[in-house]
Amino acid sequence: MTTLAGRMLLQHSPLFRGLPAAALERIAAVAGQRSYRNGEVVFSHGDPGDALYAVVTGRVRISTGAPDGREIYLNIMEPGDTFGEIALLDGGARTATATAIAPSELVSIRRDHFRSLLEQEPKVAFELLRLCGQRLRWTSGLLEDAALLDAPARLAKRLLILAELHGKRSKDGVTLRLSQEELASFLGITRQAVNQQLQAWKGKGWVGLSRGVIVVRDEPAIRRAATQD
Amino acid sequence: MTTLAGRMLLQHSPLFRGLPAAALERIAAVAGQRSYRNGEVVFSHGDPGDALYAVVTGRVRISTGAPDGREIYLNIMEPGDTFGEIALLDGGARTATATAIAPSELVSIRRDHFRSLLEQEPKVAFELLRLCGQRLRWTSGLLEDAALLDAPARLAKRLLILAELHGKRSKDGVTLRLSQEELASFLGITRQAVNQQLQAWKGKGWVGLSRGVIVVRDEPAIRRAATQD
DNA sequence: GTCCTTATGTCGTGTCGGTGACAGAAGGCG
DNA sequence: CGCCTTCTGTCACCGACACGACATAAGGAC
Repeated sequence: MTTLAGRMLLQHSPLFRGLPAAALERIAAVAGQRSYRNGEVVFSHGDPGDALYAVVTGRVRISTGAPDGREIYLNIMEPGDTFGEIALLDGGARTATATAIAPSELVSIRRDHFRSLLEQEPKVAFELLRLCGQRLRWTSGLLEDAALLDAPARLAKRLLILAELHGKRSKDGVTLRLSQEELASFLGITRQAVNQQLQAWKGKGWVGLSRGVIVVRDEPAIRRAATQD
Repeated sequence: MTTLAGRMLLQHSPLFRGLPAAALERIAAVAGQRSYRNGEVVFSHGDPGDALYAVVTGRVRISTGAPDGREIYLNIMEPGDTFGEIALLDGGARTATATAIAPSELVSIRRDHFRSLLEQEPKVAFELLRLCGQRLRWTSGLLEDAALLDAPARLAKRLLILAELHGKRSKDGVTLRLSQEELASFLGITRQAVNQQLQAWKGKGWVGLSRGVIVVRDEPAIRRAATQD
């Protein structure tokens, strides 16, 4: 059962937008909703994947763990985003770990329910295919970057993307609440390497730094740095 | 229009398997088929993507180019495999380049035709979703490896996968026709680094090397090398 | 057979980024 | 307020891998 807020959110999320009211009602009836504490794990790499999630409030980090404890961050999901589709599509194990990084409300739809929804509403299937296409596009892009770009370029690129998605725009730049440690985890490099590069850019006035905050001041300059030096 | 061989292949490919004869007939009627010379480019990174391809005979390399000419190889497609789905799903530009690396026969289905097929045969949509799930799973795995594993481990892992998919099994190992240069392009590292590692393994009797051929002799040993040394 | 192309095997040399260590600064919390 | 944790900023060291160069070997074309 979902709250009103959850229901409102579902009908505005890309996957379910434009569905007839009756279908939305059916979804809301079978969907579950619960709160997660800050730091609580929604699911882990390797778990059997039997549900799709949508963020109502809060933030969820998608990461993929390493056996030795190292971890790389793949994405941060915000209200309106859905995650956990892969395991839903082929019924396999989770490829990533989802962790609430703020007190969060999540709506979940079980695999079998989603399956029957797909059969009744082909529109949802098309939308899901489009979404898969985008996600594949995203991961291929990351793969390409990882293989071809050096660390500074990857850092610049990722910084712009994160600023775009999660930053707060103001008169002199985009402010991003993110520790350098986290930024390093996104790139699979060390915090020190991130700091070194950010310091260089700070010296040129391209970025501003303070505890837990990165401000992109000269976006065009960073963009140039992103397309190889 | 497709040849008989093309039609036979379509009905055995994962995407179209199990469809009623009438549907297959409709597909065959709108599908195109043509030959590609060795080295001929099927489509390039950045092209508008308006068709899905299936390999009837030959081999097609999927790669993603770099502006400066460097190139990384993503996959090699063989008869029965389909490729070019991403651009089909969301109508965007090609994320990769497809090149025939042997004289090849390819069947292609245009986006609009495929779209109407999806509407008439929801089964195909489900199958496509499953396939997307697998492909996402594959790329996330590669991303994880790229960020967490060192070059020898990645080399071992990739070698096993390529041997599995394209190798020829015999009494004393799996024979893989692949130059070290190509192998390096799969991993995004240099030929020299590949050679150095292969030489080390050759010294231990784990692999055999000759011009254009790599023989995996001790699969368990390579498998151990793949899961970090 | 000879020539030519392509692939392999091996070196230095250089550099990017990882590792470990440590000091200072900024908040959080009692 | 003082204490403790977390984050930032820097440094020295080192190893892995890129780069460029070159010798050798294996086929293919003729």
